[in-house]
Amino acid sequence: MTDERRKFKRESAEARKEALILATLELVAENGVRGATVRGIAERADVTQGLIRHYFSSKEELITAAYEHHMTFMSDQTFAPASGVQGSALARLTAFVTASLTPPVVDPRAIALWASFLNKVQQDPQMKATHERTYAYFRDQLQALITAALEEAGRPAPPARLRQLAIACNALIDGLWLEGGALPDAFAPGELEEIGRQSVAAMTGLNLEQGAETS
Amino acid sequence: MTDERRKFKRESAEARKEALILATLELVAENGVRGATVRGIAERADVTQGLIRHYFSSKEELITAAYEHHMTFMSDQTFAPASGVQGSALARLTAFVTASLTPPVVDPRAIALWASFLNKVQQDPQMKATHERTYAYFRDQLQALITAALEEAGRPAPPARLRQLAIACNALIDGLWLEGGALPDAFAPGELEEIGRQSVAAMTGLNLEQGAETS
DNA sequence: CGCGTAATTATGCAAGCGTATAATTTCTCT
DNA sequence: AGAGAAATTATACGCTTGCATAATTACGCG
Repeated sequence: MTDERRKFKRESAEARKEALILATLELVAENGVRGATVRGIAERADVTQGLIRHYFSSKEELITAAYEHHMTFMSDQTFAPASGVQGSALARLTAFVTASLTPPVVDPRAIALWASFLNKVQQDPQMKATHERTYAYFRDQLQALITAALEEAGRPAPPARLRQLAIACNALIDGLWLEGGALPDAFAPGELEEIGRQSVAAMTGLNLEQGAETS
Repeated sequence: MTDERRKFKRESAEARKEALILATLELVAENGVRGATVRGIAERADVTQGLIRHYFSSKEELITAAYEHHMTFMSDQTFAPASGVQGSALARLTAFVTASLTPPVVDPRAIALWASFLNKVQQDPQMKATHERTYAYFRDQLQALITAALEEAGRPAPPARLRQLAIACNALIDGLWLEGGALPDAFAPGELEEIGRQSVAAMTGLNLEQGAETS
């Protein structure tokens, strides 16, 4: 009954990679990119560190894969609800704002990941490209929704004005997202979304109402 | 002409501490807290690493001091312009919004520092206290300015409404601050402040105009 | 059922980390 | 000018890190 060699079970490459990526995201959120050590990740994923090198040629590659995974998840969670709405452009805009300010998009862990990755995103070209693509997509979608909703209301606006509105609404959503994630207990349930809808309404002159969902 | 012992000049404790803190902030902004190594900081401050231990009992203490220094700087830069305005509450609110969206408050390095420190801020009680104090002060000042400006305009609002307005305006400023710092070339000079003033105006119903400064 | 292959573990290495402490230099004071 | 004290440098230690490679185990396939 002394120290025996560790038992293990074989898993598919996809399952192992995903487990390693999820463990990586946990540790990056907790301790930053440099604090997420290969040994720590292996322990969290319940394997030994050597296995990481078997699936990822370096820690750098694992970090990049984890970032990509996270950004895809965030993007999906943000856009899925609005794309399910069949009604007016206004309803789609409302759903978009609401989804951006509701869990799991609003989440302390998402904020921590955003902050932890920022340095690396600005230095690594591949991560920078992923970031800018996701960000531009978000803002373009928002601007398109605002444009459509204004036209729908019979109040079209010139491109310069639409650009400013999109920047402002984007900033508002980002700021509320940040506050909600950083201080989860500072807001009552639904308060964040309500403030978001009211503020976007005030800035655009549109009337965003809740619960305009259609399946 | 071989390796001689390094020449040096004595400096005052305050000067050395400040130099070490500034070097620390540089490296933290570039590489994160864990990436800011004692050796790297010493090199950046043009001293040897042993000197750091002479002024700070640990790296932890140096990091904390650097964070405190940075937060004080940011707070000063944000509040100084508005406190110099003698005119109406509306003018002070305008100056406050403008200062929050102008360099050196809006700065890529400030964003990087904010992100780099976030993890440690959430774990270290002392840094957490510093952060929450600064943040609460910012939001309280903003809410007070909005309240005063609304009363001044003969349009007082109930506390719940004032709270929502402060949260929304705070989020907008945070978001614009983030975008301006993360994408410095995406905005024309003065554009960020203009969007900020217009959006706060739309949300509050007040008319924020530029250039209402009084010395 | 046993054999081969690939998944997984185990071990080791060189570099960098924060910290501790001894050796030396600079400056002030008389 | 010279001595004492403090600032600064130099060196070393133990630990952790990412990465490499050898040793073993699990499992599909004949």
